[in-house]
Amino acid sequence: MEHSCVACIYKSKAAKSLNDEDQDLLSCNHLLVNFKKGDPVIRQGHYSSNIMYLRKGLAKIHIQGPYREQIIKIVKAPRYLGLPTTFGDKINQYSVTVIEDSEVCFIDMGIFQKLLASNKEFSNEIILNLCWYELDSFRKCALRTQKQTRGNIADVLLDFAEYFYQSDTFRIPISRDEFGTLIDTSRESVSRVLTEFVNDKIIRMNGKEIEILNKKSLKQISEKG
Amino acid sequence: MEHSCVACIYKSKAAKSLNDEDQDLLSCNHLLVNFKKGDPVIRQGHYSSNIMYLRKGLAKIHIQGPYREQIIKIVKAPRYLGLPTTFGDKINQYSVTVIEDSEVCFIDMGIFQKLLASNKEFSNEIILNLCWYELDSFRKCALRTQKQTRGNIADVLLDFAEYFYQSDTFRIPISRDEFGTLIDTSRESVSRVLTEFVNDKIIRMNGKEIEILNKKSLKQISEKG
DNA sequence: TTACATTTGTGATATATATCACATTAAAAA
DNA sequence: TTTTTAATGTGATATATATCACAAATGTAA
Repeated sequence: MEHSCVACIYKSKAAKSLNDEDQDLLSCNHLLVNFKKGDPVIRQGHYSSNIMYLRKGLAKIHIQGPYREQIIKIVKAPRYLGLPTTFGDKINQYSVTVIEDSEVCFIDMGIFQKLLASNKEFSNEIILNLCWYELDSFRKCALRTQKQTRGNIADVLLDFAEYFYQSDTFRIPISRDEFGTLIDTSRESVSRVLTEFVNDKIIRMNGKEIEILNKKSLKQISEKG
Repeated sequence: MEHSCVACIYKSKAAKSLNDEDQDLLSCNHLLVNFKKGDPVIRQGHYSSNIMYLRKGLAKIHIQGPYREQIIKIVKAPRYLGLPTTFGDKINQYSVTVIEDSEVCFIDMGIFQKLLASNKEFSNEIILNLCWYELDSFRKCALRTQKQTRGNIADVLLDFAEYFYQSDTFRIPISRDEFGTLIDTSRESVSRVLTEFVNDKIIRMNGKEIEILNKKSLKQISEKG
């Protein structure tokens, strides 16, 4: 399914910096694909020669650890996927799986590099993105390991409410088990803390449906523990 | 102290891709500074308008967490420092401190961006570096949290021996306390595990001096725990 | 050298949370 | 629908490791 980049409403900031001619080049060399919740976009260990652009939806970045699969982070559109992998090594070093119905553009790697080489603003924007990603990794790494489970769970809930869904009512797009691997804890502990939050009237919960009732408390828990 | 980049033996792969003219431009716009062990190169919260290039030595990247200062990782020359910070935000988002006498080139940010804009190979090399850094973060994040203390300590020792010093005899450049913040454990636990390794004849130890006696065991511990 | 501060080692104890076990519920398949 | 499979909740127990306390050693300044 070919698609005009010039007219795309989900265009990345990097793509906006391209002139119409280069955007047409991009249009002719990319493929827009619809993914259903649970579909893998990038598979660790597989070969890849594309840059992916998550233009709509939500995805998890996960990696095979020594014992279990671990979710590194959850990311939302708009965002490029697979930059580290495709540049450094054609073999994917991690997996990306969509956790909500999503739309992904597959961009030919050769074209992408051509655009990088011929367009300062584009390449500058991509570098900027990579820098943000690394900073984000640093912070996540430091925060997660210093907080205990309650604090980390509060963090994730706040992330969903304020960043991913921008609403105090939302449906958690991952299972308790995945929730656990995201914050390095067991699914049982996630359950226990969530019911604890319900008892403390901090959230209302019905399965995966969450409503945040007391954001102030949640923020306190996020900061203090 | 100005310095010729053309003749520099510590030149980065990115800098090597520049023609002599651009390398001279770099020569005229950078400052080579000697740092003593313990000296800060980048300070979290401070303003910065330079890209740093660690051309010789060893440094720790650390960040202020909610409770304590945490070492994200230890890096060795040759390596650029401060890319994420200086591009994304002029305020440093993390600290870098030299843990051995080191040499650092301070490169003017404007010049650096000019080189990025005018030189495909240079910018490609920098992008490649950023990609590696992020992959490294992903892996560290997954490995550290899934292993327990013995495994993480084995990992760090192996890192020193095989990557940083390339010798089975070396002097740990950080205190037990720092060692703890690097692998998210307490200084006491580091002490305990290290003496355990001595008792098991896996290492010989005299204060910060380490000799690895049984690398095979160490690798087993690294993998299994 | 002595005096003082910092780092390190090690035992005892407390505690957060992993793990196990099983019941319950929800989702998917037949 | 019924049957099967997967996800979730919750109590009991085990355990790795944090924390506390203090001694010993090492480094640093006077």
